[in-house]
Amino acid sequence: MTGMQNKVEKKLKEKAVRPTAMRTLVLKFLLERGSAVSLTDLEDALDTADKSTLFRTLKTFEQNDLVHTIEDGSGKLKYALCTETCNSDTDHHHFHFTCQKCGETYCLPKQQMPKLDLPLNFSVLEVSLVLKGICAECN
Amino acid sequence: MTGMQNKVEKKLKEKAVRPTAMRTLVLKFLLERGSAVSLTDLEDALDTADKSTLFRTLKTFEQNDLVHTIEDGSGKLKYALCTETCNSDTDHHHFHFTCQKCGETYCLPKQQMPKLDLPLNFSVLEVSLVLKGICAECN
DNA sequence: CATTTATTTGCAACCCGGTTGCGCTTTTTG
DNA sequence: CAAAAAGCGCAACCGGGTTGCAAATAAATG
Repeated sequence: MTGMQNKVEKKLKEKAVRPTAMRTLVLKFLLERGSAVSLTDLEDALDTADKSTLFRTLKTFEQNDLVHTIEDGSGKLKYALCTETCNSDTDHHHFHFTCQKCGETYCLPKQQMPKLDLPLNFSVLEVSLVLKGICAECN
Repeated sequence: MTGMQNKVEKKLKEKAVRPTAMRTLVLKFLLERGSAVSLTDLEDALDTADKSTLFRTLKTFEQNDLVHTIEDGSGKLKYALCTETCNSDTDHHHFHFTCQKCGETYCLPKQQMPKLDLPLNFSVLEVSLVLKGICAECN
């Protein structure tokens, strides 16, 4: 019963997600990891759990705004924790960074969406911005 | 031997792609369509052609800067013609718009990339921006 | 408590977009 | 014209994602 455990279970209850053993495990992994994870990442890390269970766990987290999804061009959908500095759950602006060397994907801190030229009568509801380059670790 | 045919074959030769019947067909379709197409779109439209052939045709086009790829979140990779107003082939800024109603994906005209806050020691080599909303047609 | 009911999990199978090996056909080259 | 190269179609495969179903676990009810 570590502090980590408590933090994890508190976070789950906060979002009205029943804290099963599986979910605690997955959320703990997400917290420790700090970057976005794919379903495959989870499968590899938590090899006791079944793929479908992990899949449904992530879906549950997503529905309850614990995580949001990112398409970073890797071909795998990634999931990242929603934090205070990430505005993905509130408005619909998604800013992410993918390192082309290590493959890690990070949420970028909340920031103003720059204005863009758009054809007439196009209306924007959502913005997804992925920066690709080299992260601090790999630089 | 229409004007269209000539235009298509000229475009192919311009990029040093041998103008086979198949490639002419595909390029013609891309030109007429005006928006980005997926492999499945092509399969449906040109049902005489085999999937693998279409796939390899698109790859060839991509390698020779006739088209560029877009991940618009539809789960299918899309291909769009490189034009003068699209800067995807020259620099590495990709601006696209996906209509959430009709599913069409369009290249947005070349424009200045806005400055963004980035963590220390992160360097950006490529930018991919996808706006999602409703297009003029659907509005 | 004991039992009914709902939720969660694991397994297997499936779907679909993308990709490859290979043999046949067509085109290019010498 | 023959040899070599390029293009094409078919079938099969791969991997990420998804679903149906039955067993296990947890919650609710009498």
